[in-house]
Amino acid sequence: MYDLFVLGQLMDESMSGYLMRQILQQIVGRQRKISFGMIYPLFKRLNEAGYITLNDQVDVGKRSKKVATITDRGRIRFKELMIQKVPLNPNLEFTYSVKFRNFHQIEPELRREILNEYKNYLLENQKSLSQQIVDMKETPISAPDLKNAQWVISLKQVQMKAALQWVDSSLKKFAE
Amino acid sequence: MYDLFVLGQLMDESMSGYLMRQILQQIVGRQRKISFGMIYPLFKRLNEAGYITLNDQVDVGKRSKKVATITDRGRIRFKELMIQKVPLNPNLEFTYSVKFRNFHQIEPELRREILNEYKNYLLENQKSLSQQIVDMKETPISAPDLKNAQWVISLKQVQMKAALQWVDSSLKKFAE
DNA sequence: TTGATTATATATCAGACTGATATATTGAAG
DNA sequence: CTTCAATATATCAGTCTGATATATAATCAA
Repeated sequence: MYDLFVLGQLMDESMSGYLMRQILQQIVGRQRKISFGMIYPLFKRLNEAGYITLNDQVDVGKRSKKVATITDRGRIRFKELMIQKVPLNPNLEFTYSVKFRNFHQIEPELRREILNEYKNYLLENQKSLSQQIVDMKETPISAPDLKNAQWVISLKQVQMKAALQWVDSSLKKFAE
Repeated sequence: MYDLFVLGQLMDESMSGYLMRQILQQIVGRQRKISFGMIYPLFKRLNEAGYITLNDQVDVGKRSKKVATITDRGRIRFKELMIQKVPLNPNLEFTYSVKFRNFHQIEPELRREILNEYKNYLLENQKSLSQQIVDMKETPISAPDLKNAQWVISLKQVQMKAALQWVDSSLKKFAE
């Protein structure tokens, strides 16, 4: 899940798992606790796959640390993950935001593609939310239940709309 | 994670794990695959806690199924979870939406409390996003990197704003 | 100077969720 | 009468979450 984030972060700067966790935690905010039990096994996996190297760095007067550095294969992997379509999974929003964060690493053409892909996802979601309301009216549920369900959907709808406006204004800027 | 959803769903109607999964899948949409490997252990847990009973139901000409029915203790648990403050975890948004869906089961006073709690969460997030931008300007990162990071934050900001408007208009309706 | 606290750094664990697959029964379509 | 879809449950590997444990070094107060 955090593969692309970690590789993107290492593109310009090597760092320890401790610092990687700290930066990631700052980005995701209070809602998710970024855990060492995730970072270190992830580093291990990326290392075994040949995407990063792990080197013991001993600074005088400091405890030693394992510094992760991206390899050439890792840079290719980063590009692959940037090109790859974002899979429909619970981390989709996070994955898009990581891609956006790394826009300065890729060509303008690819940027527009990613933005359009995100736009399509939002449009599909809008369609699916409208459909949900239609479906609910057909299935027999009680009136207050139905009202609440529609109301909850309307929250998602306004958020989708806000995101769409953001994408459209971003696409305009990128066209300039 | 899905405890409140399941109990809320059983408040008016008993059902099998198969149907529960189907309804939940429809609600969460394409982004998350609701798994049997989650539903059945969850039913087992709720059963062992005394919140639901599981009864074999054999309809003629159909294969038998285990139907979950909420108990009195389960109804108390449902109320407890509705009153309980929503914890800061990755499922926060989902938990609020489940609470909203079950508004017809609770008193108007509690509805307003939940909406205000959600509003506070959104306001705190807005503050934290503004702070992130300030912090970024202080730490030395490259210009394009900074620009992208700010741009990503602006997406979250417009979505927070849309949600806040939704909450405020909802609070007005509930005050009528 | 010593003692306590905080920051850096890594490891490990139980519990839970995801996505997938396996298996069995019944109904419907052709 | 056979294939396909729908209903129904079980199980599994891999991964993430939240928490705790451990160790070293720096800082700051008494």
